[in-house]
Amino acid sequence: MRANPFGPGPADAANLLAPRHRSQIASIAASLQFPRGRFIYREGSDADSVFILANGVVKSFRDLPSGKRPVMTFLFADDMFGLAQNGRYMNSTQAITPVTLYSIDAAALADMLRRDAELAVQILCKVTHELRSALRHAVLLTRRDALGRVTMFLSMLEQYSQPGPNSLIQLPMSRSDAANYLGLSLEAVSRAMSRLERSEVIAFEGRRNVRVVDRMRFDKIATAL
Amino acid sequence: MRANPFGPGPADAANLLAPRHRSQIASIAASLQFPRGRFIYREGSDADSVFILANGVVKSFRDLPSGKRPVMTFLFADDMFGLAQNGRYMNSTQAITPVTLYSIDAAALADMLRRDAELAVQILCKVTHELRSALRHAVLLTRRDALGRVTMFLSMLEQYSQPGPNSLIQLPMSRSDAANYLGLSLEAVSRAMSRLERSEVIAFEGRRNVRVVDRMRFDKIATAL
DNA sequence: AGATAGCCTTGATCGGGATCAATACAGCCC
DNA sequence: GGGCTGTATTGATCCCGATCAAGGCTATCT
Repeated sequence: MRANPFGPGPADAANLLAPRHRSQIASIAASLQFPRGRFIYREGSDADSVFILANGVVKSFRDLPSGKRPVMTFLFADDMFGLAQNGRYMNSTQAITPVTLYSIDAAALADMLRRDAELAVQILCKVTHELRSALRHAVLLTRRDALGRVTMFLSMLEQYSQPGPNSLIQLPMSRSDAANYLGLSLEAVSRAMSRLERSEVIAFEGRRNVRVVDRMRFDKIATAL
Repeated sequence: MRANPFGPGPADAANLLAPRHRSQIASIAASLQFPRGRFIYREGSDADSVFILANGVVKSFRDLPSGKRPVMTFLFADDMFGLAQNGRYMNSTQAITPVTLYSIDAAALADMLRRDAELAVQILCKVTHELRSALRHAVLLTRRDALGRVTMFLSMLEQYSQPGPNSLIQLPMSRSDAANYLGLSLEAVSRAMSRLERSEVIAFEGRRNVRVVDRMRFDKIATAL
């Protein structure tokens, strides 16, 4: 194993469990299905489970008194979630596509971790992975221009699509969810995407699929910070 | 121990090591002193150490091509830092007051974690603590108004001051650092603070110390989101 | 197919923060 | 104390994104 705390890093490998740990966790996990739109848990409720996403996409968000719903993160296959504070979930999570996930009893997991250091280190890597993702999000939010934020966002989503030079980028979430993640109004998101399309940097294939047409300019905008 | 992954939550207790673990880590750690302004490590360099801050304040930030320096987080006593990706540090860290910290060899720590599950769980709690802090930061950044962001920031800093109803809030960082953390220009930060002072919500005692004068309105602004 | 509801796009206006610029203040060294 | 440097405040202008307000598109259900 690598010497480095905590875990590798390339967005993917960091996040996988060894087969042994996978089956170990499976022994205390239940596999569940959720339809699109269904809540997985709500902010403030008892945090008695931790989840690992098998497939589909989940959004994690907070409900503010003002009615705003900032999206903290989007979760993809193999992501772990269910972060608690004082035994309560810190945010709500909702399926934005049909999802399959493993529900793991929190107490049982805690026991298991205390007995199996290797497993604890694996989970440590997963949490570190989430932390990196949160930091990237913070960097994205320092950008002031809608165009830049949206392009960075697309670039991030591209990593979750099939690899390939100009493969299809899928946008599983609504414009409104994207806006709440990006700290923009949904109109601003829509406009930014329109501009990217009109200037022939990207091309839409339906509203939820994008292809990068001009990789040069795309990267330039995405990394111009 | 509590059943809940990963660790308690009240911003403080979550973050402390048991005495046994403390001395265990001390056995592979070196205590170092840094003067104000000194870099602890730089983004991109080999990540061969992990750090725990004994006292003082550290900022963690990225250096962007544009010259911007978004501050990812401020680190206080007992915080752990030195997050790596592919064996390189993801960001730079710099002392903003004189600091004492423990430098822990990454490889040795990794070994130790793999042999001691209890310790691994403790470290897991620490990383989870960092994750919560990053999420709070993201929530803060969704606010659009400078006044609200600055007030939330002050409220957050208050938790690191001596407890007490209206104790002194210390601002160890420059306006510019605060601005880079808040995603605002330093002028906007300055103006927001001036407004808070003029409207008698807070009172300055020097430029780096604030006292909350009108708790009601202060909390109202801080949580009005 | 037609109807309906939800999502998305486009347009017009307004305001708050970025930016440029100048001045004030604090800490520090001699 | 007197200069000097970096930091902080205050002022004026401009621009971009939020907001308000209509339409347009798509998907789903009957």
